[in-house]
Amino acid sequence: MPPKFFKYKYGKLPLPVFFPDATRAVLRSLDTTDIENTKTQGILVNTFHLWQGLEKTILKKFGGVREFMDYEGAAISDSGGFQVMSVIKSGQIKGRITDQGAIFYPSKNKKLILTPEKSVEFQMKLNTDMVVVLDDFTDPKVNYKEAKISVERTIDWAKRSKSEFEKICKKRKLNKNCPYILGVVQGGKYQDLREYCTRELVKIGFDGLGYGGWPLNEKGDFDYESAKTIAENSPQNYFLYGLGVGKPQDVVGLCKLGFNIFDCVLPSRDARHGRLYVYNAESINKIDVNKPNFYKFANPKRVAALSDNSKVSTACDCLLCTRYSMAYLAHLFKIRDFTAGRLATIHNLRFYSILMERLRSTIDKV
RNA sequence: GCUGAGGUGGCGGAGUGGACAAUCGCAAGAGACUGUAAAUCUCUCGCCCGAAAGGGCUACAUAGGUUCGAAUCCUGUCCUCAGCA
Repeated sequence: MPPKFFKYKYGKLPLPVFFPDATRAVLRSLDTTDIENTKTQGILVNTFHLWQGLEKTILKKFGGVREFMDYEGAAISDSGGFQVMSVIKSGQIKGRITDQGAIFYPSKNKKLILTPEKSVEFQMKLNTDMVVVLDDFTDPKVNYKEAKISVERTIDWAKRSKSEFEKICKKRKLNKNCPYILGVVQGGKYQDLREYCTRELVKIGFDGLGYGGWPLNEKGDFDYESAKTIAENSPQNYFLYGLGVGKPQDVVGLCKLGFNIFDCVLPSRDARHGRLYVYNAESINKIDVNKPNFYKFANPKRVAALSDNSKVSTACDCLLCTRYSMAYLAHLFKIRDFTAGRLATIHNLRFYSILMERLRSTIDKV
């Protein structure tokens, strides 16, 4: 009954899937060939970052981000809902939220209004396989009353998104070729709000629901309670998407609750920051993701790494691990060559694609 | 040999009588990173005690001196660099 595949433009993918973030139509430090070689199944691109520059020019010529990137994997577009938090609520860019939508002031003379309708419309232009509705991020610090406001707004925006989505699908006569549409559940730590939000979104009707908001509690531990609430109140045939999730153990944890789509910046960002994910196993087929400490970190920025002539991991078949030594990577980091970020990112992405391979074959479902 | 400039923490380089254990950068170490405005950010970085506030000790080539007080002023010594012989 739960979905078995994620259908995309060029085929279908077995679940669960992990999509690293190519926010601006590039997975930082990699080109499309590199992405393919990591056996990554798909990518996530972002509406907020792309819609200003690409809408009128490139997308018209190419017909979609994937065509623009010459990428034939799966692709999900995010709505820009997370930027409502990461950019406005954190004060990095001036902006405000109204019932109409999110208003951004990136510079003095520039004003951007991102409405649920615009977000859907642009995502349809991006021509991705899954469209995510614009949501109003519930700030984790917020009280019940404020959380409720963001939930109501999220539901309202979801309705508007859905009807815009249907309108465009109809207009373009997409029929069965409509992309998936994902609702996003807000409500912070308030379980009754999470449940309410989930149920209301299900009434509207989506192909799946995303675990929205910030998935960590005050202590920094993963909030599985909210994830359970969402999973328990969703129809069986729904995709369950851990938005921005996460650390390998968090992906495993959510997977056990039935979540089957993930995306996260961690593998790529951590790679550039000199943190490599390494399985505690001699070879790929000995990896056991059910063990508590199934992986560790390796740090090519430490001085000791410069004299480490061994491979980063024997449980990995990426370009870095099959060809180069830790010492060489450490050297590339030391001289700040971009190749360091590239090799490290390739490695971490392969770590995640292996993680998904292992999850598909070995997970103990709860 | 003469003349000039200078010797500061792992390195580069500020400071030129008190607010100096000494700005800043690099190197080094630790931490963070979860729907990416992050190849970024934070902290530590003479030694010892302390959770911290703070305290103690040793330091600005070296040996003396002047001064209430010196990395800063004076003298000797050693060394480095530049120019001239």
